[in-house]
Order: sequence, then structure tokens, then C-alpha cells
Amino acid sequence: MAAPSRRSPEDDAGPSEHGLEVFVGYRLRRAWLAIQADLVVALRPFDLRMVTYTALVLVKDNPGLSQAQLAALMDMERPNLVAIIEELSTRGLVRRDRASGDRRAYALHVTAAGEALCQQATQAVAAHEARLTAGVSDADRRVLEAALARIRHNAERG
Amino acid sequence: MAAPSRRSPEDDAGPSEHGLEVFVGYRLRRAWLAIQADLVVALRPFDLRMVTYTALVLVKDNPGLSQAQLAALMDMERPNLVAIIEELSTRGLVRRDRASGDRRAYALHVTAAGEALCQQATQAVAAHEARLTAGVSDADRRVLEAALARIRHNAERG
DNA sequence: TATTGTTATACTCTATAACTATA
DNA sequence: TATAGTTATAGAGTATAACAATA
Repeated sequence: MAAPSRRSPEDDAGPSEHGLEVFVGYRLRRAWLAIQADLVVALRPFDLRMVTYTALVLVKDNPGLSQAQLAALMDMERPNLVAIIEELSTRGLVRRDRASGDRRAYALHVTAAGEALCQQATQAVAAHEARLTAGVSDADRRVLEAALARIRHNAERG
Repeated sequence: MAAPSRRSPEDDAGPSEHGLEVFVGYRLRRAWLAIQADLVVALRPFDLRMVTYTALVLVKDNPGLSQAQLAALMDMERPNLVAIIEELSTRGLVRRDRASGDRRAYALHVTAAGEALCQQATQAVAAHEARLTAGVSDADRRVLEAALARIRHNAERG
């Protein structure tokens, strides 16, 4: 009888990514990319991208916000927000009022149409979330959220 | 005595993002962005980006892989891999041998230098991971990984 | 015909410098 | 002088079309 040949797992299983799967960061990235792809589809019927939806929700939740404040909240640079607000404004979803007391700044508010679209889109996002987290218990979800918060905190305190 | 005024939480706390924090996807994205920023720093001493590190690890773990196979493994398009392999090849970290039996394809292998750099970089990435997951118990980490796998699976089965 | 690696190209997201008008 | 919004621009990352060589 011949000695067992030394065969790597790849011989049968094909190329593998398990060398990277020891890293939580890798698993997190793959999960995020999968979520993102699904979320883009969920928002498409409303003609919203992730970044425009995010801006809409934050303006709705923080009426009177300036663009600089919104940019800080979204962790993006002020210049990159200009086109986003311009798009939401052109579509009549967000109003750019001049801030009382500072003629440089805008005071951002959602319009009635913006509020309505935001509500519809949020329903769709909630449905997308429910589908993606199906099979994750409430207890496990709490652990997940706590772990994500801990990781984010550890990373951000440099 | 005056009636209590209706004040939103923002009056005292400033702009808030909690309208988005009900979504696991949002928390996951923020955690990933924080990890990513830290990971970029961890890989900088080795002059590796995430994408070049990933390619290096996968070639090391799957010797003889073709570029098309590697692109599929990395979930990216073949054209975008060309410059990455070119860079790794120019730096002497990866060899592009012609595949025996198919003169169109390359058989990718890491060089000794590539293996050494990969090992060093992996140590740094492991240290970065240990720092970011500090305070997450082994049990919670298993829950985290299972939840991420479930979410990814739910998303990818479309 | 189909596939491998490649080129060219375009689109999104993001980051920086510099301008204007205010403060 | 500093800040708000803006413009222009550049760099990643990613996606598609099309080509030559090979299957």
C-alpha cells in the first residue's frame, strides 16, 4: 500500500481565502461589502445613494444644521458635501435657508417632500436590515453592536 | 410656573447621528472605516496597501494561482488586478511564471522576499487586530464572527 | 467561440488647496 | 485672522469594452 501523499486542502477545495479569515477585520469588510451591495439596491427606487440618504436622515434629525456641521457628522470633507446638498436641494428634499446671525452659513431643513421620501426610504432600509439580520437573535445582536462599538472605540482612540 | 418647554435632545448634546444608529449596517460601516484607517497605518511600514497585502497573502496561501482566479477570490475585476500584480512583481515579492499547459495564464508564486515581507506584515496586522479587539471576550468574538457570517450570507443569497 | 492578461476609459468616493464672503 | 460655502483638482478604488494570444 502506498504512503499517503501530502496534498494541500486546495487540491480538492480550490483557491481559499482562509488565511485572511483569521482576521475579524477581513470578515467585517466582507460583511460590509455584502450589506452595501444590498443597501444600494434597497435605496435605488428612491433615487438615493447611501450618502444622500445619510445626509437626508441627519438633516431631518438635526434641523437647522449647517453644512460644516453635517460634514463633520458624516466624517467627510466640506467640499464633498456641496454636490450632495445641491442634489437634495434641486430635488426639493432639503432647503438651504440662510442662518440667522451668520450670513456665511446655511441652516439646513428637510422639506415636506424630503420628510416623506426619508420616511419611505427608511422603511425600505429597515426591511433590508431585517432581511440581512434574519437568524441573528436579539441577544447576539446586542453582542454584535457592543463588539462593533468597542472595536470602533479602540481604533479611534489611536 | 411656566409649562416645560419642548426641547429636543440636540439642544444640549449638539448634532446627533442616533437616527442612523438603529441600523446595524451603519454601525458596521463606521467600525469598518475605523478599522481600515488603523490598518492602513499598520501596513504603511511595509509599503503595502490593503489590496496588495491581500493579494500577497492569497498568492502565498494558494501557490500557482492564476490572475483570473485571484481576481475572483478577491471579488474584483481582472483588469484591476494587473497593476497590483505588476507592483508586487516589480518589487520582487511575487513571480509570474507561465502556467504549464496553458500559455495564456500565469502561475503566481510568492518569492522568498515576498514570503518574508508577508510574514512581517501579518505580524503587524495581527498586532493591529489584537489592539482593536481588546476588551472583546473570546465568546463575544465567536458571536461577532457568526453574526457577520450570517449577515454576509443573507446578503449574498440576494 | 471562449478565456487570459492587458489597455484604455469612466465613474464614484474621497482629500487638499485656494477662492469669496462673511465674521 | 478665522470660518462657511464653494471651485477646481487629484488620487484612490472599481467597473466595462475591446484587443491579442491562446485554448
